[in-house]
Amino acid sequence: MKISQKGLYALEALIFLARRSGKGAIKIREIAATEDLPEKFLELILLELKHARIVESERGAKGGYRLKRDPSKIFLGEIIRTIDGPLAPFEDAEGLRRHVEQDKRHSALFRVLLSVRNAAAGILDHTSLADICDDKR
Amino acid sequence: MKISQKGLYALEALIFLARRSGKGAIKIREIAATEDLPEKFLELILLELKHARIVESERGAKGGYRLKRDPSKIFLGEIIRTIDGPLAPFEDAEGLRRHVEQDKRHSALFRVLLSVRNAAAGILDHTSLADICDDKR
DNA sequence: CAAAAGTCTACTAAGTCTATAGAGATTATG
DNA sequence: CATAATCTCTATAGACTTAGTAGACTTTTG
Repeated sequence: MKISQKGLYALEALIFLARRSGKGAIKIREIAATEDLPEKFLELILLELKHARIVESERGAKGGYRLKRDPSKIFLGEIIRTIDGPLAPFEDAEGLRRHVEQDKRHSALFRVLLSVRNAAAGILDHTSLADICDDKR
Repeated sequence: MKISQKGLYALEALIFLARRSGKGAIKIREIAATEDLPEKFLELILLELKHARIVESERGAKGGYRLKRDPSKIFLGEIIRTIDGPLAPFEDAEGLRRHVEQDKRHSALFRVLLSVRNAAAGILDHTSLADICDDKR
């Protein structure tokens, strides 16, 4: 499980949208300028997030992006999986489970890796955008 | 935190050495053949592990590798850090702490990433080769 | 000395990451 | 309807990383 620069951009952009949630669609350009993200790169990211049904958009003049759901219903795990793939430190949860069952010699190793994955997923799948966008910790 | 193929090879080779620990030096060729790892690649890996003082070697005919410490004193976190770098999902623990302190807008995000890192490190730095080499769970 | 084994540097092919470019589709507005 | 603004989508490129190979060199054994 590795969060790329692209994944961080996605998180930052979504936090921005979460803080403005309920205030209509926001232009890519405005997100990019405010959060200081590369605009064309951010386009790709938002498009992926749209295909994953995390955000929605309006086209044309006056267009822009907004969250598709309430910030309390969008979890970090979902975002990171969309941009960077599985949360497991090696392969994915299914792959790890298969190794635990089939690889006699390394079963215990893959059990540990699976427990690391579960610990990460346990945190990231229970932390929502709402949890991290009001910064009064 | 991502475990590469190289990192997995390292773990497999060390588990092999842990199971033979106390039985003298083992040749790279034997490790590679038994664990089915690419031999020349394994050479590089063992060399790195040697520089990290996880294994030690004897040169010349009758040479080979062995663990430098008891398997119960070698932790997975140390191995993974040696081959694949920090356990954090983004940057490293220091970088995350710095962001928590300095990046006002994303402080809460980096706190979460730090807690993921701590969860992973908590498991990997407390699981030793001894814990996973006797496969009776 | 010859054989066997670790040491070390260099190299390469393929893939991934971080963008950028530009044409196309859609919408608001005058 | 014309234009500008904005999202949509495909293609591409440069830098970097990953996985692995090659080969010369050093050390030890017999």
